[in-house]
Amino acid sequence: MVADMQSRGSAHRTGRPRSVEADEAILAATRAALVDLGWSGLTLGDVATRAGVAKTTLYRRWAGKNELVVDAVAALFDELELPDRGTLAADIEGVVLQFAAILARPEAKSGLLAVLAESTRDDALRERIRTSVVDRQKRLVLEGRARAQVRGELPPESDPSSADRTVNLIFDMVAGAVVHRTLVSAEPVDTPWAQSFTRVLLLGLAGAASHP
Amino acid sequence: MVADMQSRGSAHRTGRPRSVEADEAILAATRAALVDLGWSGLTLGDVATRAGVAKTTLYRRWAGKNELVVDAVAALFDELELPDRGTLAADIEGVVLQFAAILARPEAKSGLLAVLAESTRDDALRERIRTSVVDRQKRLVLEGRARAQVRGELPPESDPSSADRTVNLIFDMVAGAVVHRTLVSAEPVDTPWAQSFTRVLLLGLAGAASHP
Amino acid sequence: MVADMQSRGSAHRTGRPRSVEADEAILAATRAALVDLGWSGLTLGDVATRAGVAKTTLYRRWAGKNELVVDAVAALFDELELPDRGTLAADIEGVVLQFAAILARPEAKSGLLAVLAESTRDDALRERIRTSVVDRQKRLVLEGRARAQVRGELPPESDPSSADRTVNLIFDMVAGAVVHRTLVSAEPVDTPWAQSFTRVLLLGLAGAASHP
Amino acid sequence: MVADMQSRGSAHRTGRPRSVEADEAILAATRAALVDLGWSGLTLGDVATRAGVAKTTLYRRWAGKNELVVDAVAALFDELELPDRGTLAADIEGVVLQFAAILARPEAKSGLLAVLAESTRDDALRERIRTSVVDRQKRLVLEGRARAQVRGELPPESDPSSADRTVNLIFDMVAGAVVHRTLVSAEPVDTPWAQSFTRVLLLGLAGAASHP
DNA sequence: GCATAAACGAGACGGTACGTCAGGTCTTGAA
DNA sequence: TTCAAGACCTGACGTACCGTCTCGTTTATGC
Repeated sequence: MVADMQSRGSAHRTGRPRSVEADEAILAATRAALVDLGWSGLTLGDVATRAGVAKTTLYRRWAGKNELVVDAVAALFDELELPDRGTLAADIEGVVLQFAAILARPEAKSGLLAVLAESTRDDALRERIRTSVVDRQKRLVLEGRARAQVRGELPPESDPSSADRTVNLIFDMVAGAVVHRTLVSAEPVDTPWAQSFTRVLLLGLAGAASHP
Repeated sequence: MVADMQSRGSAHRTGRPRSVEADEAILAATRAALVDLGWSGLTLGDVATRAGVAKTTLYRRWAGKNELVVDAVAALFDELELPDRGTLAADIEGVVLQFAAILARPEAKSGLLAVLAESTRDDALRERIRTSVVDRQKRLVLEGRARAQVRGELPPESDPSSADRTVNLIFDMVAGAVVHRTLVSAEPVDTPWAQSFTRVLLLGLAGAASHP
Repeated sequence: MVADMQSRGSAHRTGRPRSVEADEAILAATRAALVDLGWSGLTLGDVATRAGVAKTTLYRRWAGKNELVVDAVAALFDELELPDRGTLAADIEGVVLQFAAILARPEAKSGLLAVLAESTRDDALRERIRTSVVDRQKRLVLEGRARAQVRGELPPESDPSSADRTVNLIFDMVAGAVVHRTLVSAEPVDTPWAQSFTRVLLLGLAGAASHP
Repeated sequence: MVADMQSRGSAHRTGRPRSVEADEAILAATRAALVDLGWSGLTLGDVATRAGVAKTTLYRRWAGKNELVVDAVAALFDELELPDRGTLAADIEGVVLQFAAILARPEAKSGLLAVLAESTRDDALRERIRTSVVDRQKRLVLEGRARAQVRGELPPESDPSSADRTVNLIFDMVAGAVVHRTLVSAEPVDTPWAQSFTRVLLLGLAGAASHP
C-alpha cells in the first residue's frame, strides 16, 4: 500500500535503509492534520513536523499531497469487513453502518472527496484510489453474495457477465447512497435508515431477478 | 445566485454601477479554467485574466475560490428538468441520464467534488451548495412523485413525515448511484444502466410500500 | 544605482507604485545582515524580515543576492571623495585613508570580495560592479591628476593613450595595495603606511616620467 | 597541507587505512568543479561524485567547502618560484607574470576571492590561507631581496624592523596590483604592463631609500 | 453640467506554502 | 577502521498564489 516510489520489487543492497517507523508516523500525522485542518489546510510541511520527520523524507516516499492522503485514508478502510449476522439483509445493514461510520470520521470526509476530485484529472491517482480504497469495498459485495448463495438466499449465478454488471450496480447503489447521505445530504446513517435502504434494495433486486 | 456580497436589499444611489457583463464573463472563465486546469490548477488570477477583468473585481463579488466555483458549477444544473415521458419509470430514466450528462462534463467533475470536500468543514459553503445545487435536484424528485400521483402510478401520501423520509431516501439513492458510478467507478451512465437502475429502484420502492 | 529591473527610463502609468521606502530599508537591512552574518550567512529571507518587507518585494527589485549586495555595498562608496589637502601627496594619502576606512568596515569586507568572486563567472555582475563601485573610485584618480596639473605638480599629458594606461596603472596600484593590505594581509592602513606607500608611488611615477 | 583532521600526531594502529589516491582525486575534482561551476556552483556532493568517492570520505578529511577549496587552490601556487633572470627588475617581472598566470586560471579566480571573502569572518580560515597561499608568495619577496643583495643591487638591510615593513609594503604593492588588475579590472597582465609596473616600483623604492 | 462616489485595470504589497537542493550527519554491509 | 551508498534533518532557495492595498481612470447618477 505504501512503498510506492522505489523499493518496490526488490531491495537495494547498499546505503542506509529507510526508516520503517517513519512511514506509519507520517500517515498518522496526515490523518491528524486532516482532522485538525481539513484537506485544504493540510500542508506537507506541517505533516512532516507532526511526524517528527523532515520534509524531504516525506517527498522521498510520496509524490505529493494527493498520494499521501490516499494512503492515509485508505488505512481507515482496513477495518472494514463483512460481518456474519445470519441473513443477507442483516449483513448488508451491518456493512452499511460500518462504511458510514468510517465516512463520518473527519479525516475521511475531508480527504476522500478531495482526492476523488483530483482523480478526475489524474489517471494514476484514480488507479491508486481504486486499488487501495474502492476495490476493497467492492470485495465485500462479492463476499456477501457468495455467503448468501451458500445460505440459499440467492441462486448461483448463471451468466457471469450479467452477474458482474449486477455486482457493479449493487456496489454503486450501496456505496453511492451511503456517500451521498453522509457527505452531500449531511445526514446521519443510522440503523433505521440502513434498514429502510436495505429493504428497498433487496426487494428491488429480488423483483428485478424474478421478472427479467 | 450571484450577487451575494453587497447588492442585497436594495440599490445604492450613486457611483459607477457594477458591470453586468463581468459576472457572466467571470463564471464562464471559471468553467473554462476548470476544464483546462481542474480545481487544483485553477487560480483566481488566471480566471480574472481569462475574463478580461481585474482580480479586485472578482473579489468584490465572491469571497473566494469555493464560492466562485459553486456559482459557476451551479449554472450547469439550470438545464436540469423533469421530462414528461409518460411513465414514472421513463421520467426517472430521463432525469438520471440528464443528471449523468451534466456530471460527466469536466467542469462539473473537477469542481463539484472539490467544493463538496471543502464544504465538510465550512457550513456556509455547504448551505450555499445545498441551495444552489442540491435542492434543485431534489425538487425533481418531488415533482416526479407529484406527477406520478396525478397519473395514478403512486398513491397520495398519508403520513407527511414518512413521505419526507422516503423522498430523502430516494434522492440519496438516485443521486448517490449516479454520482458514484460517474465519479468513483468512472463508468458511463448509459441507457441500459439507467434502465436497470430504475427497475431495481421502482420495484424496491413498490415492494417496500406494499409490505410495510 | 538601484532601480534596475523595470522602472528605469520611464514610469509606467498604471498599478500601484513601488514603495520608495522599501528600497532603502532593504539596502540598510542588507548592510546590517552583512555585519552580523557575513556574506555566506546572509539570506534573502532574513534581509526581508529585517527590512520589514516580504521576500517577493525583494525579488521584484533585485535578481538575487549578488545584485543586492553590490547595491548595498556601493552605497558605502558614496562618501568617497577627493579631499583638497594642498599637495598631490597629501591628496593621495587622504584618499588612501578614506578608501581603507570604507574597506575596513565589516559590511564592505564581507560583501565586496564575495561579489567580486562571483563576478569572475558573471559578466553582467562584473559590469554592475564596475559601474557602481570601481569607476567611482577610478574617477578620483582622474580628478587628482587634473588637480595636480592645475597646481603645476604634473605636466599636462601629451599622448592620451599613454596617459590612459598610466591612469589604469596608478589605479590598480593604489586600489590593489590598499585592498591587499586590508583584506589579505589583514593589517591596518594607517597614516604611516599611507605616507610610505604614497612616497614610493609618487617617486616611482616621477622617475618613470623622467627617464622614458 | 592536507591531512589535517585526524592523522595528526602519529599513525593509527588498526582498521582499514585511508586511501591515498583519494586525497589527490578529491583536490583534482575540486579544481575541475571550480572550472566548470565556479565557487557558488560547487557542491561537495558533486566533488565527491567526480572523485569517485563517498561524501563521508570527503568530510573525514576536510571540515567543509572552504578548507577544501583552500587546499585545492593552494596546490596551484606550488609551481610559483623565483626565476633567476640576472637582474632584480627582470626577476620581479618574471614573478609578476607567473603570479598573474596562476591568478588568471579559472579555478584560481573563482576560488581564491571567495575563500578570502569567507576568511574575513573566520580566523582559522585566514590562518590557513596565510600558511598555504600568502606566505608562499611573500617568501619570493624575501628571496628576491636576498638575491639582489648578493648581486649588489641592494644594500644589506640595517634596521630589521624597518626592513620588515618594507618587505610587507612591497608585497602588498606587488600582489595587490596584480590581483587588482587581474580580478577587478579584468585586464591582462602582459609583459608591457609588468615592465611598466616594475619600473615604477623599483624607481619608487630606490627614491624612497635615497631620501629617507 | 458638473461634482460625487463607486467600480474599474493594473500591479505592488505582506504572507504562506510549495517542491528542490545542499550541507553535514548517520547507519548500513562490504572490504 | 575505512569505504560507497544512500537515508536522514536542517534550513535556504526562488516561485506561485493568496487576498489586500493603492494608484489613476472611467462611468453613472444627483444636485
